[in-house]
Amino acid sequence: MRFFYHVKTAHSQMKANPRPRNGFRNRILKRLPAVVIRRLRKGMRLVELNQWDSLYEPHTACGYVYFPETGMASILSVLKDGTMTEVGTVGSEGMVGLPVFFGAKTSARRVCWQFQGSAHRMDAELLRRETRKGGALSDALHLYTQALFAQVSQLATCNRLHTIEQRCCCWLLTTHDRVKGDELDLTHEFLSEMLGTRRAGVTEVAGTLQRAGLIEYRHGHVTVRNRRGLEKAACECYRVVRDEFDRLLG
Amino acid sequence: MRFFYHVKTAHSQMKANPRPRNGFRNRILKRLPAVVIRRLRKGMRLVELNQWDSLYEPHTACGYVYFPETGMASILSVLKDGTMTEVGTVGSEGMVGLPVFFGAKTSARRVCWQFQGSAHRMDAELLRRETRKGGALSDALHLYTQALFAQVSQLATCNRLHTIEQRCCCWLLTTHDRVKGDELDLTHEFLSEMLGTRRAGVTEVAGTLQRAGLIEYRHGHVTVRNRRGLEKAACECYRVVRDEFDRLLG
DNA sequence: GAAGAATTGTCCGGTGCCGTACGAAATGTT
DNA sequence: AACATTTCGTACGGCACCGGACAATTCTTC
Repeated sequence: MRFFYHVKTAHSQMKANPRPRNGFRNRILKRLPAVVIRRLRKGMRLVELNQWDSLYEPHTACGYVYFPETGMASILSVLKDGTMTEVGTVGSEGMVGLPVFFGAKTSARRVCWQFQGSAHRMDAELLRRETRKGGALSDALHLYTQALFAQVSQLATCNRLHTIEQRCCCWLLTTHDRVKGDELDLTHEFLSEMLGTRRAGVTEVAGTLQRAGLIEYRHGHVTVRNRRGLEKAACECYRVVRDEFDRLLG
Repeated sequence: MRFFYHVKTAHSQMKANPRPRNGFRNRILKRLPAVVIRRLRKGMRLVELNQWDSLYEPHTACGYVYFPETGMASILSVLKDGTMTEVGTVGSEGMVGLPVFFGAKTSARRVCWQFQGSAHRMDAELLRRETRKGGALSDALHLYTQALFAQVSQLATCNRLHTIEQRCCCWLLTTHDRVKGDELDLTHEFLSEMLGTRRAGVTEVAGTLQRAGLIEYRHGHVTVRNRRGLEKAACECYRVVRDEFDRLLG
């Protein structure tokens, strides 16, 4: 069964491992030594998260960091006029709340949750104490920071140079890597906001992709039908970022 | 004399302090305790850097990190077809080589030097040893990381939503903050590459800005004539990033 | 089943920018 | 001074995308 799944999706590495060894799916927590986990357990709690849940608001302190298990978070830049665009995503490979790790109490960005899922919520102070003098968690977060940098900076270039269609494929692939199954609950409206374009633009592109058999969608649901095709239609950015993630965290 | 300079440019905070107290202009080094500096001195050397000097190549290890004193570095994403766009800049407020700090030997980006200037070059291994267990340098680099994040992610949004003219002003302001004086040695061709647009596009914008009296240029030189005007013509991104830098590092 | 809300399909004029190209001006070279 | 080289000015067709608007479809609620 598991093997089947593997073959079908052909991208095993990023997909959330369905049978965690350590009680954790989150890649960072999963690899921590038992000693560290023992220290952290009391300040941690598994919480359910739903679409649109806000984890961080701009310039507002938040007492927690989050280690996603399933689902993902979007990091958003918010302009004065209220326009939001996604500048990065965090799945089970990472942690939401790097500013805490860096000793900056707040950040200028918004972080909100996408889809349904869960995450281990940890006390911000606890994270600070645990990482202040280095150690396994600090090392892991450093590497993750580098990976996130790769993602954000690639996105900056991508936003500048690539078409809506390419960027849309890119987003679908990245997201597909981070959720269970092939179906995503999202509307054109929503996707357009992430990509920073018009809703109508997404509708046009989605139509094209559907006619090409790459995806299928109806009323708030998108199903990935042909991942390899999507990868071909996407710009190189998806691969670049994913390779960097694999190299650093794999 | 110094007061004059101050008044003329009207943006004291980011401009490189002409009279460093500690022997350092670099904001990170400047604030390190003497004990730390003593440990680092032997592995450090002040080097001259010139336009186009390459500090890091993609996927290539480099044995050094750099603390700029004057001038600045550009972090560039390079696509397969050779297109380069800038995703961030590093001046005397920061350090070039964060991947080393993070324990990633290499990164996927290129870093090259802009204008003439100098930087304290430090042995990568030394930096690793000094920061591995936390400490003052580690703390400073963490905050700087957060600031750079702000810059890169704002740029991602900026690239998506703002016009060439706005982004051009943004770039000029950021750069102006990082060099001595009001004159920048740069061509339209060069600027267009940084912004990820056509050279002709930059020429058009530059003409507009010159006619408006904000800048003046001829054959490879641009002079900032009206900073406040530039700030008005720029998008909000410049301010957002600068405020974040001041908040975190100021 | 009907009414209402959410989501998607489509169209139109407008515009910012692209790709390209070529000439003019400024500078460097001998 | 004559030449080559670099840098800048400008123009043209084309296209991706925008802003806005409105209708059609699908799902939800009653």
